[in-house]
Formats: sequence, structure tokens, C-alpha cells
Amino acid sequence: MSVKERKERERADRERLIVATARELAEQQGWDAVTTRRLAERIEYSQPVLYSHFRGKREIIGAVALEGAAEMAVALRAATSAADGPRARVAALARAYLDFAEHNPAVYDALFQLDGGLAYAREDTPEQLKDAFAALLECLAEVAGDGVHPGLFTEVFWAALHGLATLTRAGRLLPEDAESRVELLVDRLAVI
Amino acid sequence: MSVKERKERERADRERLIVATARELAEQQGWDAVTTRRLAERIEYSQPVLYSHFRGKREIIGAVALEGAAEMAVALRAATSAADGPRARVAALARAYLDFAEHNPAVYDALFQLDGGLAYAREDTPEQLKDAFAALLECLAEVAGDGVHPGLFTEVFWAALHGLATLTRAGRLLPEDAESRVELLVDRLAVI
DNA sequence: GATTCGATCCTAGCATCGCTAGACAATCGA
DNA sequence: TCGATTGTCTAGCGATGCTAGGATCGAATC
Repeated sequence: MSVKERKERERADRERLIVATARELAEQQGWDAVTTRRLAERIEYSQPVLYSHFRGKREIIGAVALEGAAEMAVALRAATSAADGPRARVAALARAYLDFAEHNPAVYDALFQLDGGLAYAREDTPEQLKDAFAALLECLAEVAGDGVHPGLFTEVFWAALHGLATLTRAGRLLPEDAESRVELLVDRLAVI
Repeated sequence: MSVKERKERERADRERLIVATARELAEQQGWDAVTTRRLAERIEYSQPVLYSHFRGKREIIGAVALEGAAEMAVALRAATSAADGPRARVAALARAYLDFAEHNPAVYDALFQLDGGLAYAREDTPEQLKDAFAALLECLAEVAGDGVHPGLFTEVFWAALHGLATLTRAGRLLPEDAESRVELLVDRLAVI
């Protein structure tokens, strides 16, 4: 039995290696550079091995997205728990979100820009994604304002952050005023 | 001389045909389906003809984006001019923006998601793009609030709309609550 | 210890992609 | 009428995601 277990363990290791390598390559040179050939070469296996773990490139992107969602949730909770008062918490949340997007562009793309074949806003949505949204919700619920559904408020706030993140990174917004935009957004949207 | 003029006219016609066909194909089957081969076949010319008009596929996307920006500006101004009062104008603007994104997804992608090789937020930004932003600015300046730079306010409002548009279309937000989100966004961000 | 057999992995290849070189034909000016 | 220029097409390059089929290796059996 232990032989089988060892093989399964090695297989799981290799799968983690694939995801980590794909992420690394994407962060270094962008997702366009993550080709199945290059990825296979980096993990020192042939191409078809990738397809014994994942259905295709899309599923690999999805795996990176799930990993990233878990990390984002951790980062958001760490930022909010370190701040005092609703206003400071929301501001910290917004900055943490935008920081994550800025410092992990490939992961952010896998999560929200590319097609990773994941289900969103549904019952069968992966736990990692639900939890990342929950991390936003926990903080934002207390500033949603009377009579406003916390989930709806979180969606709007999140959309605004997502817009800022993507437009900035795509060069549509200049990064200089990023902090001013966050201030304005928090001041207006959050009800203290 | 008239022969030369006729040829130039025909060439310009063909260029418009390329852009229109690319847009049509993208709206029908998505940008992935817009390959140089398929596009060439639809305009009934060979592939290399495309490259005598555009540097590559990227520039074709850019041309569709510029066309779309001009249309969006028209749509936004039409919506705002038909509304009475600041609150109604901003709400109409937001709805018009999201409607445009919903009904012209391929054009919206060309504008804000794909790489069309265009310069944004710079001096050499094409007029169409500047004008589309101006259409937003014209309406939003009157609700930016005291001491808030209208340009900055417009960027934040725009980012929120962009976030709603992309997240909804990518299935990250359910379309049912779209109207509620717009109401919330306008109520909070706009200072009446 | 030899042999069978199944799992595992790789070589080679398919269709398609964006893009381009070079051949060919049509048109123009002399 | 004849070279030159312009315009267009055929054919092909390197790269992509993905897969079929054969080779190889290790575990279990005799």
C-alpha cells in the first residue's frame, strides 16, 4: 500500500509544482509566455504530463486563481484586523486589495480577467472564492449604511476597487493619484 | 488625378470594411474567433491585404476601439441631455454606460480589456478616447462636490462603472441586481 | 530470478494561429 | 508597345494548444 501512497504523494507534489511554476512564469513574463511547452520544460517533464493533471491550460489558470484567492483573503483580513475604527478598516481593506492586485498581477488576472473555467456567484463556486468575497463582506458590512443590503454594498465597493485596479494596471489611469482615488472612494461609499 | 482619387477612395472603403467586419465577427463569436484568416475570407481578400492596412491584429482591435469610443460618447451625451436635474443625469449616464457595455461587448473589450496598441491618459491619446472621457466629465463635474477635482471624481466614478460592467459580463456579478447597484453607486458617489 | 502486465511517460504530429517572403498579374507612364 | 510600378495572392515560417500511439519502467506473479 505504501508504494501507492508514495506515488500519489509524488503526483500531488508534481501538481503543486505545475501550478507554482505557471504562476511564477506568469508573474515574470505575463500569461502569454505561459505556453504548455515552456511550462513543461520548466518542470522538466514533457507536455502531455500537464494534461494528465489538468484538462488544459484553462484549468491551470483556474488552479492559480484559487491559490491566489486564498492568499488574497489572508491579506485582506490581515490588513483590516490591524486597523482601528470602521473608517480606517475600510481604507486599509481598499489599499490591501489594490496592493495585492499591483504586486500579483498575474494572479489577479487569473482571478478576474482570464477564463480559468471557474464558477462565480453560484452555489458550486469554489470555497476559496467565496471566502475571498467573505473577507470583503466582513469588513464592509459595518459601513453599508442603514437599509442597504451588505452583499449588494460589497459588490459595488468591490466593483469600484476592481475598476481602479484594472484601469490603473492597463495604463488607463495614472498611478500618481491612486491614493487620492482611494480616499475619495472610501469617504463617499462608506457610511461611518 | 481622378484615377488616383478613386483608388484612394476604394482603399479607404476597404479599410472601413475590414474594421466593420472585424467588429461584426467579434460581436457574433467573440474576439477569439476574429482570426486573420477568417477576417480575410469574410472581406473576400487574402490575408496579406489586412497587413497593407494595419500593422497587425492589434491595430485592427485599436481601430474598432476608436470607432466604439466615438459611439459611446454619442450615447452618453444623448442619455444625459435627455434627463432633468443632476441626480437624474448621473443616473442616466451610468445606465447608458452599462447599457453600452452590455450591448457592445466586443467593442467594450476592444476599448478597455484588450490591447489595441492605443495610448491612454497621455497627450498623444486619440481624440475619440479623450472625447469619451470628456462626455463622462461633462456630466460628472457638477456632482463632484466642493473641493474635489472633477477629473479625479470622474476617474473614480468611471472605475466603478467599469468594474460593474466587466464583473457582470464575466459572470462575477449576477445581472439581476444591476439596477440596485447603479442606484447605490449614484446615491453615494454623487453630491447633489 | 525470470516473466508478465499495467501504469507512466515521451516522441511525433495535427490543426490553427499571426505574420511575411516572393511570385505573379494588372495597370500606368513613356 | 514596352519597362516599371503597384497591387494581390500562394505558399510557408515558427509558434500555439492539444492528442494519438508506441516505448519504457516498475510491481506483482510464477
